Amino acid sequence: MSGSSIKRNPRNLTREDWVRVARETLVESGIANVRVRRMSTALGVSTGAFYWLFKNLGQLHDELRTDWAETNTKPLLAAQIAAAPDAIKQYKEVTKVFVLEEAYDPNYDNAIREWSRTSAATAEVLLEIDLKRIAMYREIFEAMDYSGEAAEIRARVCYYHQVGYQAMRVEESTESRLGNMPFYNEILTGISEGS
Amino acid sequence: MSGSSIKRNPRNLTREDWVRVARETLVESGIANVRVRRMSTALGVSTGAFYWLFKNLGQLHDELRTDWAETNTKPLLAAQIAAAPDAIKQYKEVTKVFVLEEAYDPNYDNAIREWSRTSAATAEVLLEIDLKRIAMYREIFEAMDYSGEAAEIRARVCYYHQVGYQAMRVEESTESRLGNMPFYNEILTGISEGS
DNA sequence: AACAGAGCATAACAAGCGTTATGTGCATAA
DNA sequence: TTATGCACATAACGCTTGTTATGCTCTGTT
Repeated sequence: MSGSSIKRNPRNLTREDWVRVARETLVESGIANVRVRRMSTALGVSTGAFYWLFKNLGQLHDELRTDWAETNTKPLLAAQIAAAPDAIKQYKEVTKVFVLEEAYDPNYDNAIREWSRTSAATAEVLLEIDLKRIAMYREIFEAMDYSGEAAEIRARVCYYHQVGYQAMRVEESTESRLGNMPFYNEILTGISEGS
Repeated sequence: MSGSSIKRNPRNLTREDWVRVARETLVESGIANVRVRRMSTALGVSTGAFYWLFKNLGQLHDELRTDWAETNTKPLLAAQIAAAPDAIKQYKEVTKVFVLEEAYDPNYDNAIREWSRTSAATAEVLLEIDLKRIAMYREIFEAMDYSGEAAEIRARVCYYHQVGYQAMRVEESTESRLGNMPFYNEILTGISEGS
């Protein structure tokens, strides 16, 4: 009969719930705004709930980095493998993953890259992933019969170009990007569409 | 005879002194770490000294944005004009300004781009400068006899590539970059060195 | 029915933030 | 010599931060 009111239904939040909210905030506002109280409010609980699952904020940061490393590169590598052994098709499919922004989130990348400036641990994870993606492009260009050195250069130009594009947050429709793809492809691959 | 000690030599700090320190902190640690107390300590004064010159922190932010807009694009446009009317030379000289990192500071750009995510005023200034630089590249490619549309695409590829490169903070010597320039140039301009 | 523990809520801590009000040393002008 | 004002210093305000200690409620087990 106390009936006074405070809702006491335990939410049974998981670590993944917190990582999800942390990721959303990271992508929207940067790591400086990934705060215990803000996430607690977003989840409708108190800060005590956070410390029930995490030792401290740094532990959540660790899991956030791991989440990015595990989720935001997989779709690229998957496209590469799925389109093998046709190198040109590989290039196009990987680019599509970048452009469509469905399985891959460019702003997740941007936020991690920004975070890496003030976090050595993040910088380490980012470097590893960057090298992995460049290696992916290099394999593709080598399969196009570019020599090792030429393939490496083209791989870097491609990846730098992609990183720059998404860092700039260009406002452009998916249709426009897909329509322009052949022109960009011709420059970046050195192979014209018609051939 | 009091001789007790507190140094009371007025430093006569200028607004430029504060902007300089703010810039250094911005480039190294991001806008979130551009703080009144930290800058005061760095300059060896108290927070009161800051508010003697600035109405508030936002006013320093304004002058910081203006400083970037005025200083970090000028050397690029200057190189374009100085090398006219030889378009290929223009391209090379502008690229050199990007590569040598003397008059132009890529990390100043990076910090502004990062800041623009949480500051509409900064995003506005950044967009204007980005468009100005892309227009610069477009002029150069049009002078290479590329059609309007082709010049626009190449301008964007070039600029996105540069933004991506500097966003990644690649560890590479200036010699190495200059040595690789011909290979990058061939891809980005579509014109081979030997010709 | 009684108890234990999971899953939180509450409240407080020190530290750091931007900002303001007020005090003070020093050079200059009268 | 006295007085004015520039260029700060000092100290405090209210606020937010990560973190901890403690209290509470509900669920499941015995």
